[in-house]
Amino acid sequence: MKKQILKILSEASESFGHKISPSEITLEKPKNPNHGDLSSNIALLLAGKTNQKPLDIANSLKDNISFDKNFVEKIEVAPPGFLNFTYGAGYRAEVIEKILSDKSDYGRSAIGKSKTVNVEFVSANPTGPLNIGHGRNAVIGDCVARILEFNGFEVTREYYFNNAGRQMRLLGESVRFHYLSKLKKETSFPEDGYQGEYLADIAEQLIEEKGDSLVDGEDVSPFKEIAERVIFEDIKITLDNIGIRMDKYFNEDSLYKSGAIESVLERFFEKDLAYEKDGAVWLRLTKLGLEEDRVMKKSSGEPTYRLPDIAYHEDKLNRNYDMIIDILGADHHASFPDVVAGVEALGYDAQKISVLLHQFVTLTKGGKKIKMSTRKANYVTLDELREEVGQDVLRYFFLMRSINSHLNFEMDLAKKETDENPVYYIQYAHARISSIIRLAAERDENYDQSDLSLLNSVEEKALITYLGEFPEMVVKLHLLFQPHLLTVFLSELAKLFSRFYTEHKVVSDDNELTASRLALCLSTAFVIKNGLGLLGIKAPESM
RNA sequence: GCCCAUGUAGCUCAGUUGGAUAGAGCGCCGGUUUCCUAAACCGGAGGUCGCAGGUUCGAAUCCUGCCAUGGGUACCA
Repeated sequence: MKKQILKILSEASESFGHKISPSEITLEKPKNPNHGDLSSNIALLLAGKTNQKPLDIANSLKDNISFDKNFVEKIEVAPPGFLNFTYGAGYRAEVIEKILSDKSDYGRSAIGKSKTVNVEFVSANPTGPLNIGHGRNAVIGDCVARILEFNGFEVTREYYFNNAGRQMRLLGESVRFHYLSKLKKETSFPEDGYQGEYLADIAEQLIEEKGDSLVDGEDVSPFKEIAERVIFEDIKITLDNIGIRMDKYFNEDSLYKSGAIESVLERFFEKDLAYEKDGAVWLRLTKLGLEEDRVMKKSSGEPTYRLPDIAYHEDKLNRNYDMIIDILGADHHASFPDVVAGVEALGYDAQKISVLLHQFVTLTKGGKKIKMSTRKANYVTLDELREEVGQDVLRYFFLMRSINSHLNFEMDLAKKETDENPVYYIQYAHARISSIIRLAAERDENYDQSDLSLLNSVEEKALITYLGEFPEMVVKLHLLFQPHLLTVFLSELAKLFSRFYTEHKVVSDDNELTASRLALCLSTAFVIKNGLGLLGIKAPESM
């Protein structure tokens, strides 16, 4: 419908000597319902080019275009020169018919057909349980993946981790500390070691498995290995509990084993992009347009994150994805330009890589911030949070704000099991529809005859028009990667349905009207369910 | 110092990438139920869109400068 109007407007603009292409014209839903269903600024654009009054141009355009009255009921001109279109009953009937025939596929697009995407998210090293910051990352990543799948892309969900290096060694040493102190041996807590009770539990488990056989060993590996194993199992369970399954876990270590790291280093030397200084190996980023050179390999011989990150992204690029998406917290914002520059220098198209940065999360209770620190013991884990509010609320709350904004997770609101909680408000609308449909099924009436033009009240028109906007929303989501737009869309949809429900009785003695309203209810349920599905949230049949 | 994000109602936040009278939820005040789930609906009060300039028919939105907050600016990841 929108496309048709744009095309006709564009053609009509030619008579003013300036053809305006459909992509230049804005045709959007006006805020004020008195301004119709769609509003265009084309006359204002033409006025700028032709020196004619926008109102005159608008009037002239209005007289020169025509539409099927059943689809565009009326066209109005409003100062300073807007053209306002109002949908007809035929358009609305089409929306409902489309939803009822597409069902769970309503809104699906084929934009990504036969294209592949890799979405990398979470990627926390196995040094401890996932915290709420990882939670936001995880839920955003999964939601982006779902959005892409709904747009036809084939998606790989990938988790990148590092089980070598300083942090893991510290973790092992911290476990060893607990192990030794539980066995009453003399020991001291390592500097910068990891706190947290889970490490004591791991030490306990190690004693059960191996007794005191590790007391005299110099090697920290056994401690590291068990810690990694136990923590990783725990992480996978945590993710599973919030509806997230990874397709691939990529171990940084494999890049060393395959020689990929060495190969990257060699090529940088060949291109004169690497050099040695102070015993370390530097990447000549200044030659790549960045401000400072950075260390790739420390004087100790250990690489910094840059080298494996570049090798890792090269690996992903070599896997021939059409798109590569990294979901990262704001604290990583300084690191990815190095990686992108490095990969580009190796001859790859870095345009394929998009980095979605999200801001931090604060947890508030009774209006007060709960302070958190990963290394210290006083943090709330993702698991604990989920146990308290449930999977659906957790996911919704992590998604309800723009990824560019700090997220304030309000525990008090999240724990409310009433309609004040936006998640329940939306789910309730769905449950209520299910209930209506059950009632209709119980009555032994024949609801086959439906005349959708009977749905002509203010509430019904608004609801149907909104349902018709869902496919556009889905496409927009995959372009903007802003899941919160969908949470806003769904709560508005639930609101429109509730208004309709309050004003109109669905199941009545009038069989034809009942049939039409049931069709509307069913359509609404499909859109809510499909939308919630993209967020990874259930659409219950009763509450 | 420099880089990124943010600053909109008492609180938490939207604002469709420049449009018409700036919105929602919570909180506050008032109203609605013989009826399919009241876990609902309606109305009201509440605003210098951080500040100051600029761009144009038109700015919360774009540009410049300043202020504030968070993050980054490692031979940590």
